Amino acid sequence: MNEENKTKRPLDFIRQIIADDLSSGKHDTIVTRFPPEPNGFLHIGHAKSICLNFGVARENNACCHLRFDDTNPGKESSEYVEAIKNDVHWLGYDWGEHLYYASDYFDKLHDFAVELIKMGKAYVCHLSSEQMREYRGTLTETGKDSPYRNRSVEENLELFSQMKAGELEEGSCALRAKIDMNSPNILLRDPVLYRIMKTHHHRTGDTWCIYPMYDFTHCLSDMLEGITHSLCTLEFENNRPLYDWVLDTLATPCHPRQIEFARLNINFTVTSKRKLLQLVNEGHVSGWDDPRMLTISGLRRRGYTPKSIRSFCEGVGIGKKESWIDMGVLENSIRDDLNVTAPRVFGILDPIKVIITNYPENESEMLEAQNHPQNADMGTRLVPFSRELFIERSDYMENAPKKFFRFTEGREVRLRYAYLVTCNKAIKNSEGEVVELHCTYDPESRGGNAPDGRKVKGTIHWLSAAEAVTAEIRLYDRLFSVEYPDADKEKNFKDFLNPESLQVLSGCKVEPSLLNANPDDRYQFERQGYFCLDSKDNNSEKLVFNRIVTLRDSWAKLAGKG
RNA sequence: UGGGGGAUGGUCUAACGGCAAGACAGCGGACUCUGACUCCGCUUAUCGGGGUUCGAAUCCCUGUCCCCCAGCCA
Repeated sequence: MNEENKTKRPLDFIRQIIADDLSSGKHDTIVTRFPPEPNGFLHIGHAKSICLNFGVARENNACCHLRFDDTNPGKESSEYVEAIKNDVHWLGYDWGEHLYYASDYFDKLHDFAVELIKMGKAYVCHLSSEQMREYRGTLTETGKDSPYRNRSVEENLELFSQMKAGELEEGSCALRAKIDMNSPNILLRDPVLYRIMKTHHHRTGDTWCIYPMYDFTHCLSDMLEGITHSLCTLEFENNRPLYDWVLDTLATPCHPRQIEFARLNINFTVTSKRKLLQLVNEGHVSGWDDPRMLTISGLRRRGYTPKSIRSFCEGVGIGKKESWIDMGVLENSIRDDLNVTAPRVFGILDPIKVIITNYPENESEMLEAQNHPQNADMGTRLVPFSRELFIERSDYMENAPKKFFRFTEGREVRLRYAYLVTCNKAIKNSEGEVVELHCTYDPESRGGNAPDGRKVKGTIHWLSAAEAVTAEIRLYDRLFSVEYPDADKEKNFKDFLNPESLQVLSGCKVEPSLLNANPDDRYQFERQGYFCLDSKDNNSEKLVFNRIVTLRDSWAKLAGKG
């Protein structure tokens, strides 16, 4: 499913609700928002939410706000803010003028809290967090009222202002909503609204020493911005009654509707900021943008295109059932994109020398190759051919089965766009390792076609040894070796890291034209996969390529069956 | 054991009381100067049990299983 023909797809349940709200006249226009906490980098799961919120807005000619939910200063930083903005833009979305921060609303939020106190709907509680837990009850037992629950409005006002003034110690007390300690929904058992945190905030500095909690902040921020549909993940379903309670109790002029959808899960990886942070901090990966990480920045560095991520998110759909998407579906989305856009070149991961014994020494010629076999508009290029070549080591096999359409002694193979070549002899070193292939070519087959029309099944890529350029190529595999790394209650997810997730190949050979590659270029190395320059480690001294994804390989599948 | 959600092929998604459809995966085949791409074919599903109905994935009852909630995190 690509972005162009999405009109065929039925509306998901959220888009349906929005369409209904528009047609019923409940709303003239809609407003959505993407509300990340700046405490880490965005990952593929966030991409789903971004595509939903910004996508729905775009489809309805409406706005989607970017709002940083920065109410817990100890964990947040402006470094994350910048990374997140960059990632959202890169994905292809624009919030225009609508960049907000929950911290923009601290004054208003404070005033709302005061209002709640005046209504007798909030109180300052001096229970310690341990005591509060005890008073809260359990899943099966109701809670009991805090002894501070019935303080007078005046006393609460005074205490809250002392909290705000920094006159009270962290943890000594908190502002709580007065709802219902007997509610079967634990979130409604007098939830904390404000806590004391004498922590520097990346935007408000030391202005505040009390910070509002998520449940108090989020609904009011949505309301202040005139959000119509507040889309979030399933685990917030229990929070919805609280979201509604705050807005209802304060009788706000508008009341956004919170709708929950299932978060994205992908197998063989983890999508949790907390866990990704651990991988980064403990050095299991090189950083948030390690190409093995399914962070937006990791995917970008790996070579994924924004379009492929968007079409992936579109393909997984929006529902309420928790689901696990196969990693292969993500890989497919980038293959689909690059298959039509990436120019083809030759690159050899594990080179082995080939001598064309009947080709004149000290001579070479230029042969024409297509940049894209299905798209002539992408033009052609000239590649040098000579007596000494490199081919892929895996394109030779000593005792090859009949179905192996590549080199083995006595077998003829086509060098793509060049000549038909027969392998005569494999030269081995003292360890018995093949170091060189001696072959002869058919001079009549220039370009790759036999004048007598004989069929040659195998076609392989090659490079002229003298002109080939040396490069480092990094091959990536899934970061975890099990399908559900955090499913095991006994073991830590890090126990399942795949030790072979990164393979660095040096001495690889690529076409000289790749010396002019740009950081944003993506290529198909024919018969190998899609590759791009590594945005961090590539430099004028050393060519460094990342393998974005392999090509499908039905031979590997066949061979694997043995 | 309280409350809130969820259950359709191996995996996702659709069908809105009227032929269970599509994608990915898998299998088989065609094509091929990439064992790629493309194309064709095939296998595989309504959680169980009742009920309403001419007709139920859909409505009702009931059971089972899975997820979320007991942070001064979001």
